[in-house]
Amino acid sequence: MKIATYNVNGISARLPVLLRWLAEAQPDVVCLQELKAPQEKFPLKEIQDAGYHAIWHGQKSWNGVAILSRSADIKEVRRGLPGDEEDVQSRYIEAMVNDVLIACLYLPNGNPAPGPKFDYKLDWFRRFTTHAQMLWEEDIPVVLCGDYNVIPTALDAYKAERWVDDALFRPETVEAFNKLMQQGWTDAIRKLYPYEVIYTFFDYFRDAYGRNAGLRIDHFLLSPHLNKRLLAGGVYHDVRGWEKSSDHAPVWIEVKD
DNA sequence: ATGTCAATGGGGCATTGA
Repeated sequence: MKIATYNVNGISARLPVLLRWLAEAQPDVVCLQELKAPQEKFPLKEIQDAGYHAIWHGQKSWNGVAILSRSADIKEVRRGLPGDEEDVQSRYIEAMVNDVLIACLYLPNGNPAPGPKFDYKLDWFRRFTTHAQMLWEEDIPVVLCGDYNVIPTALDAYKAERWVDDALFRPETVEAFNKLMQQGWTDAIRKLYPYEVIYTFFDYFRDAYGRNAGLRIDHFLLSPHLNKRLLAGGVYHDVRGWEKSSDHAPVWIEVKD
């Protein structure tokens, strides 16, 4: 089973690129973030014509997440991150696809930091970590994937020293990520490529893609049952260079069926 | 502060978020 994650930065603006990439990559499961579309504006017909079932949680203007599946055996488990009834942002959706629990997340960016947005990021991260612990204890195949808005280590950013005051690489953010990892999850891409510079995001500014000035902020965290099935993975780097592309590139893993 | 996208309201372009 090939599982991918892709921050599309607006599914309406990105639809041609998304459909082209789906046809080329043929992933079995896709987690999408930043739909930037209300629930009723999700392009379900086009996604179905491409061969996918879909569940999604939209929101006007911002955020929005979806899970696509070639298999009809997709069952939504929850939408919305538990732990705060007041939180109205669409950043989390979870489904069982065949025997795998797929968690699709769009962790808050948090800039500018410090400030209320950074506080929200850290609080969201705390709630997510609590939920992840619950999933860990279920002792089943789980993948937590999406746009974490976290640079885990200095290897994961072009000129990391420039990012130390940014919400994506501040000590509080890295510490929150490490705390999550201490539950035992495996960072699939880092496991496959322990020392390589791998980026999943390139800013639209100043030709960041052309200069390879990127960040690795889209991640796959695997539970032990799924980790032992991990076969391969990587980044669809070229997609970031397509006309009208997102500022993120799709990332994928292959796990044994 | 800058740079570039996408969505919004309102019908051009400023504002917001990333």
